Amino acid sequence: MKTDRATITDVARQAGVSKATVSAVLNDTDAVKASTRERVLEAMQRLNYRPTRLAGRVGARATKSLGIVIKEIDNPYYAEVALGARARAQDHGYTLVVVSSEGEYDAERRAVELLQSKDVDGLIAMPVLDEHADLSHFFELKRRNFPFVLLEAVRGVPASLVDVDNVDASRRAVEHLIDLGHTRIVHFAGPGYSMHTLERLDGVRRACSGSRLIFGDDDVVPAGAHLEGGYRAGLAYFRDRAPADRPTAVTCYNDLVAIGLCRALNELGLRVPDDISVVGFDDIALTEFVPVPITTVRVPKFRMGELAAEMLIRHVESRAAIPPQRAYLDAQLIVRRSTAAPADALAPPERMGQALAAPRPRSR
Amino acid sequence: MKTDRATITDVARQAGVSKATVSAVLNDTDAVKASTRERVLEAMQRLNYRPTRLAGRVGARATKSLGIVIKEIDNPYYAEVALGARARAQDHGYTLVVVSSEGEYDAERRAVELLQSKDVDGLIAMPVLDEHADLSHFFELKRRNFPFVLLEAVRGVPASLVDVDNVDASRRAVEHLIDLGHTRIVHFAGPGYSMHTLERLDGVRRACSGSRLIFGDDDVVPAGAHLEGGYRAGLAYFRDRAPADRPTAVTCYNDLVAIGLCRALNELGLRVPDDISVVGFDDIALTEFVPVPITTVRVPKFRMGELAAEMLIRHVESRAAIPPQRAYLDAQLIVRRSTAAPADALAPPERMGQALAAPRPRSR
DNA sequence: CGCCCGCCTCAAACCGATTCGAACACAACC
DNA sequence: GGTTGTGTTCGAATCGGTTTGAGGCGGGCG
Repeated sequence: MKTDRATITDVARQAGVSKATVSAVLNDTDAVKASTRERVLEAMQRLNYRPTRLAGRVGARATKSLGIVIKEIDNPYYAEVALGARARAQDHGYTLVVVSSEGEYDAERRAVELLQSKDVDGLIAMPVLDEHADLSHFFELKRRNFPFVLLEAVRGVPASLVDVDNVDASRRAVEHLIDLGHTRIVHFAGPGYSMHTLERLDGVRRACSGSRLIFGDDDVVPAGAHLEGGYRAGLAYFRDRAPADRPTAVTCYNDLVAIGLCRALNELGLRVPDDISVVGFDDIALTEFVPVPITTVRVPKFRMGELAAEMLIRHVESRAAIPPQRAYLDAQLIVRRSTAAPADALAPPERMGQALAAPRPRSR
Repeated sequence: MKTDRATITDVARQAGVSKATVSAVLNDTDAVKASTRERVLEAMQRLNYRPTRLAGRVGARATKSLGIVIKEIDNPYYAEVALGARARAQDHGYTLVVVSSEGEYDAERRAVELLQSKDVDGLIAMPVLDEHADLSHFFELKRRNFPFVLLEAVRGVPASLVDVDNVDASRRAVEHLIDLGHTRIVHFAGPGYSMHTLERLDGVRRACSGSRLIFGDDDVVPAGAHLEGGYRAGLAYFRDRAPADRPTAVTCYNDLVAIGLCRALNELGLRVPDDISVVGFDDIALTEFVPVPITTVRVPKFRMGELAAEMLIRHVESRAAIPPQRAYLDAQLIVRRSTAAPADALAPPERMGQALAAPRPRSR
């Protein structure tokens, strides 16, 4: 009793015809007598037959396609990256298929293997950080000469890469706060599975170490990557904190966290930016539609997707192997209304001028 | 001069070994002498050889997977549906792959064909409305006995379906406005490629025809599905409109449009809900994080995704064919702060009591 | 009546890999 | 020198379809 799915051979046997005839019925080609067609269709029905599309002409290239493995399908950041990649893919006649790992290492691993085995022509991915740091599936890709481009750096994988210098961008965001006269900041950090979380935190650390700011481990608050995370973390962190214990500014992993935080602050009766300044990251469209438009770092998301797809397609279509390329795109600080000089900035006389000054380009 | 990609046979010939040996090198299995491995790897390099994964063991089922074709990858509505579907898929050991049509008919068609040919086990889709109404690719799915579930009804395709009664939900939203005493409303309509656009508009029409409201074709404003669309349409519609010509309430295709509209109104100096009431649709998380939380219709997005995946998996795993099932889920009106009685509601004496009343259940 | 031709159907080759038992070379052992 | 063993390579079968040229069958025509 075979438990496997029915094949064309089974159908042929059932209907008392040859595989060729079944194939003809299946594809509506050639001439098949009506009565024969009936018999075949009936057999297919009875066996619940479902053809394995890629069986015949094994080597025939199916529709051209690229795959992208993102981390959160409900994050506008990844959505826009995917949109950019899709646009370029489409231009070149490729269809983009998206799989989300939702930050789960196993899911990412499966996704990479699946897309590869489903025979997409190339792959864009952003590795999920794992405690075991097992990136064998990416090495496997290299070993099999499979074209792929990363959207997040990962140690030791010599692959093509498109990214932004997150450390530097994050540092510049903090320097903006320092320029405004802030003296005590906190960082709402992103999910542990993302390299960007580490890089952005690192940027904060570096900016602080070059200033009079003291930034310790207590000043890192895990907040995830979403509205709710920022909201909850904000509520928890600020609810019972004495004014003297409060930072005057918060930098966030991304805009969603920043927006969630803003709402929490609002509910707690704290005003942004009068009481607390808030900085986001990514510059998603939403930042301009919330009560207080968010100061943030503009990451060229769409362009990153485009570029990744371009590089990937070049790899895919090249007859010879191409050495990995790396592209770092520029990120730009966008000052909106969620940042301002802290309320106490006027007190220390020597900083008066600086505190009143509008955000200005760093003079370094 | 063959222009096709190199196959294992080519590599074997180049290296002067058999296909079996090349395969062994490829999979790091068996014992291969170092010198032979070298020769083979070199040949692979020279030919830029890339194995076709699904060639060997043609019939071997690859990783189990489901496909979903959505319409806008940057729309939180679809994101959450996909998230629900992914959750259930994962539970059953399937990986979910997403393709977005971005509302383009051709892209959707290609996506359906691609996923099918890439050998996913089943498909969730929401048909793009096309002027030619050519749904042959869905009939093709049926013909090939390929399991799929729709998330938007489409005439004449007898397939399994999961949806919400959009007409009714939209009607209830308008009735809420009528209850509040509104007398002149406008509908910011969605994209033409979506059946939901028509259904939600239809709901508005029906609610109005049962009331004293007059709702004509001029009262339908195309606004797309995104923040920017609602914002621009809002600006264009309200900018030079005399107060007497203004509706007292606007129902929107979805929450994003509603949020965009709110921002436009704010910029024009119109207050929500004091001057204009705004109703959204979908109840995305965002509705609570904007300046004026949006009154909306809660669509069980996640649950819809879950249910669609469940139904699909049942189809996929069933040994026999299952007749199509249809499930309509409940949608619920969520009253937040963007709707209130219109400013002039107090004027007509006979409506005074009603205008002051809080939103209450319809008495019909 | 015999021949030709069109309509159907089929057997066999094929696609690009994997898999496995057989075969070969060479060394060690009795 | 023959046997056994080990390390390496190969030939052939296989997966589930598609494709194609060959051939059986029956009817119309000369």
